[in-house]
Amino acid sequence: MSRSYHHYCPIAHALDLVGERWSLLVVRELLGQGPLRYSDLHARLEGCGTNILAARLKTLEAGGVVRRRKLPPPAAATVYELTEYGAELRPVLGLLAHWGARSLGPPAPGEELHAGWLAGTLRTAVFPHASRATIEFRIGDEVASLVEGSVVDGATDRPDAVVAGDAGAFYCLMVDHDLSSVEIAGDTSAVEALVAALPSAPAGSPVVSR
Amino acid sequence: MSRSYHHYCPIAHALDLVGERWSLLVVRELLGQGPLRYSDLHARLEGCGTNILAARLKTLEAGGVVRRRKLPPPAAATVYELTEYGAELRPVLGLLAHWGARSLGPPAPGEELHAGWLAGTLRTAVFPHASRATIEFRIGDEVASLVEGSVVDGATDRPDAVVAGDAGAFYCLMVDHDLSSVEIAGDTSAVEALVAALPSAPAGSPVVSR
DNA sequence: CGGCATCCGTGACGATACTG
DNA sequence: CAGTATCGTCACGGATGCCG
Repeated sequence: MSRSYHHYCPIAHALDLVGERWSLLVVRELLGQGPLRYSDLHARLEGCGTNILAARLKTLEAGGVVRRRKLPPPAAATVYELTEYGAELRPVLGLLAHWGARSLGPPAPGEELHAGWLAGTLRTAVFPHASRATIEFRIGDEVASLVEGSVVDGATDRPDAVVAGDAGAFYCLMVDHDLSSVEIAGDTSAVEALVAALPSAPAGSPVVSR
Repeated sequence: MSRSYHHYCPIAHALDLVGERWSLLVVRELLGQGPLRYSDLHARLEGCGTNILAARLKTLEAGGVVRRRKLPPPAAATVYELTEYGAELRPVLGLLAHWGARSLGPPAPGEELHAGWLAGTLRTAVFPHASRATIEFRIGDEVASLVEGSVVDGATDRPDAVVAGDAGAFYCLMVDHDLSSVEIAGDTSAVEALVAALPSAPAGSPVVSR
């Protein structure tokens, strides 16, 4: 509301909607995890105060990016989810992540890396139904699987391939398409196919700058 | 420097680099206009104080996004330009602009719209050599042309087509691929081809979220 | 307990003025 | 022209309290 750029420009307008601190990380969580309750969201956003999260959610809701929804009585709770418009930030975050990953550096210095990050990454990164293979990922102490184009937590039965390594190796795989730093058991070509379905260089042309 | 998210995540890292207020608008200007001097940059960023611009340029330089360069004696001046890494934000800004444009709304309420915006838009939006046609744009009081895949200021000789309209119509053209709100003289199919070369829906799959 | 609102210290931001 | 200095204000971040 308050601090808009007041430029008639799609980029400035987009930043008016999601350019505040934490906003895009909220979107990241909702993209990766689906609808989340306030507390879960807060728990996943290490370093974000409760008041700021509340403020961001209000701004995002006012901007049509996020929606509040009440779950039916059985487990009555209010959850936050992306609107259709908000969900279309996925390619934007995908490209931004791809860009950022290139200067992210070595595995994990001492930075936060919390539960569910692997599944979240896969959900945001892998385009739905990009691969029909069943691939299990064992990265650090996280386990998630890609089954028939969708992501599930934990291991899976009879995977075509199992990819194991640490977080750094995982990023080498996803960003550089470098299979050599992870260990692959089973059908290596299934992993190659999945990785090949990720854009190595940003393709396609953008649209409007101002 | 100061306020990093301290998450080991490509998105958080990217936002550490370019997530501060004004940063992405600086990149937008440098993408659209090429190397700029401090004053020109400041003039184009309406509402940005000189101190903030200086601070952002320092942060961006430290992050490897922007580079200072001294021009040779004849016109000795220091200019700011994007590094190769910074220039690769183009697809990100392209997608972000595409996303933002969808909720930008009607032409121009009373917001800023300054000199050079048309050429800047074209330079950022149109992928180099996406079109070999020569197309002249007359939008509001701005005139720019697309000549053999590159953008030049002002009119041009013997254009294949001339596109005229206001800013709102221009956005309808670029975002919705709606040719009906602008006036097109000459070879309409050349404009159609150009517009068709812009992604209507975000294509391709993103890469990594966390 | 989940879902915030309030209070408060710190630092980022924004406008203006000023200098090499 | 290219910034630095100063300063008021507001957003951020942490803690805590309140209410269903």
